[in-house]
Amino acid sequence: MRIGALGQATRVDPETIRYYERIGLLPAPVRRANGYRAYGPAHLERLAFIRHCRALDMPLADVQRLLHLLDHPLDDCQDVDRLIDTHLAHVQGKLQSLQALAQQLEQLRGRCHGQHATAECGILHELVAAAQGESCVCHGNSVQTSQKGRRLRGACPESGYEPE
Amino acid sequence: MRIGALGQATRVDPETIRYYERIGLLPAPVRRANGYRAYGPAHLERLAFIRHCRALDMPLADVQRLLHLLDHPLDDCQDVDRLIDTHLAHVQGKLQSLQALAQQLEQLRGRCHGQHATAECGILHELVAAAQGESCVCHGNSVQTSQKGRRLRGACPESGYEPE
DNA sequence: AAAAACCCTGTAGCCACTCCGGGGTCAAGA
DNA sequence: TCTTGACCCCGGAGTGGCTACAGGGTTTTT
Repeated sequence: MRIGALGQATRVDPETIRYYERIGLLPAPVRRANGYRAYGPAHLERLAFIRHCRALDMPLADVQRLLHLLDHPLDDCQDVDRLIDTHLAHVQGKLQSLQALAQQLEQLRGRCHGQHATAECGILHELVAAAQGESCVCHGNSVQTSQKGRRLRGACPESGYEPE
Repeated sequence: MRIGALGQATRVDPETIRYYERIGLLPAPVRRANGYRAYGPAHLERLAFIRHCRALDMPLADVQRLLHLLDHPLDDCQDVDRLIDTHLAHVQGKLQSLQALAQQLEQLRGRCHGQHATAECGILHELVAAAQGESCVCHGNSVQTSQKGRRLRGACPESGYEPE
């Protein structure tokens, strides 16, 4: 099968398939007389495996290692366990921070409803205040600037960007 | 203040500060006689704002837009609302898929405990089976390969990568 | 026969940094 | 005075995982 057919079967863009070949993830197939790549079922399976791992958000380096382990069935399986463990920990960490983030954003969103000028926008006010280190949940180790004001400078020329 | 002091105050790498200047996010400060950048409090505030937005995982393009709105306090605040809404939806979507992902990985992790050869590893078996489209939760629209076998080819030379 | 769809290679772009090389500047210590 | 080390400058390249060209050739369909 040609690259387009393989792409359709696995729902992978041919550009991506060539990319996988370039970085050594998918073995280079034989070529036909016209230079076209000719794939067999083994490529199809390997590519499907890669995409499944990617659907699990594994970095390609990890996929590479798993493929290597698949190719060497006598190796110790502990490597697989460790890899999955590490990846899982990574995902769980990301999940937690994303949950906190969503909460933050929802809170922020609640600050503004109506239509008015940005000068009165609760969201912008909150963002500026939080950046200036006042009582921000997500920003525990906060930055203390020299100003107590609630507005960023820059809007009026005389309060601009002069050195200290 | 010089770039190092600004970096310490905001916990931002000087390289990142220069990068923000290069892409037009932070105004270029005046220079001292020796060419060093000289920052004022306005830069400090603006940079803190940027970092707070980044801590909320906003793309720099969004931060740019918020800064623009801050600089134009009479603009309509609906733009801010829309921006936050869009970002929140994005984060919530990512959160959901990450939750599904963590569940998948936990399930996967449960497949293998002991130490044995990778040929018998439940995780690898599951990954290969799932890639081949058999009863995988995360992979609804699955790929059907031509083979029923549970192992990827490639380990033995005679079952390798021939074209179809 | 012409048009559309496919294939090839190589290169550049995306995001948000991060690192590197090769240099200049400046203050403190030996 | 010399040296060390910390800081600063700039431009360019690298990261991951693609995606999008540009500029050609081939195959299939109309």
